[in-house]
Amino acid sequence: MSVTHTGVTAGAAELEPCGQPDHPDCGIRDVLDRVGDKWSVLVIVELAGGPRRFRQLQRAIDGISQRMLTLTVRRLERDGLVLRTVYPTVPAQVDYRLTETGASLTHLVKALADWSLEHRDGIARARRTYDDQHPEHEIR
Amino acid sequence: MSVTHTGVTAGAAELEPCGQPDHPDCGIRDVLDRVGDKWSVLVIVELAGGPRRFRQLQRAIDGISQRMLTLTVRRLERDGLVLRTVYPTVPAQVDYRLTETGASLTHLVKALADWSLEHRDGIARARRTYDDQHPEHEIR
DNA sequence: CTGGATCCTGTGGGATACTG
DNA sequence: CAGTATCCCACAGGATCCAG
Repeated sequence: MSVTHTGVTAGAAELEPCGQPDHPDCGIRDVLDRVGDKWSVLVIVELAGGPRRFRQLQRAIDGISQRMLTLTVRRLERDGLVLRTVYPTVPAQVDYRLTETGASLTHLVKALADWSLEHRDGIARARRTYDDQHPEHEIR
Repeated sequence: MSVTHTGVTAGAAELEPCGQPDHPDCGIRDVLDRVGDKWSVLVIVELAGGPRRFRQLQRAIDGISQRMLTLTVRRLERDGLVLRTVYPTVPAQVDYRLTETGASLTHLVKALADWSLEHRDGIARARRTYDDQHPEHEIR
């Protein structure tokens, strides 16, 4: 296991007081709602490589519609994770780059990616095993 | 910034080759599709505190429907992140606990939670600022 | 208590066409 | 190029009822 528990402020969130009625969100939700949708993460990943223009992003991120790219970068901008710069040229030119806050998220995304690479085979195997043992109904 | 880039295997995923057609998924997707939905994470967080029964989980995780709890915990089981144990009592009793793989994910979730706590105020401020400067249309 | 089966709605998100 | 505006639908997910 390569993802060890270092480098994270000790005990800032003890993971305990989440989900309760009196503690509706312990802050994870905010991030997760953003990290949750696939596009945001992929945009962040792409921007981790440096500033990108709109089309660059769209071409780099396979499968994203221009509508979703727009929405995604707008939300990231709104959250202060991405900086949007418009150059008043003709035709218009816009570039996006991570803010410092946004850049700090790439570390986590990277950790996620690492974890994923490490465990994807195991997960795939677990799924096959499970599906073999539960042939009847599709868990999905 | 407390989330530093230590403790993660160096360069396992360089974050570069993602999203391209020829590289449809670099493994992040698998995890993200699981981590992505709020319920999975909250279940993992709750189980990080030790084994829980079905009702315990449902009560601990405010707002989850029993249908979604079932689905969520089934998927986590299928992925080998959660172990489901049925005790043939009457009435039935089932407990869920994290597997080792699942437990290793809690570190990441914790890092996410820490990051979130650290930046939630900044993000909230950024949103207000953005919304003030863009009064017309709702980004959402 | 632990779910399975149904029904039903909201909305995330794709496709397409138009503008500056 | 960098978007905005519509139309539209598949599906996530809530509510409910039933069963072992």
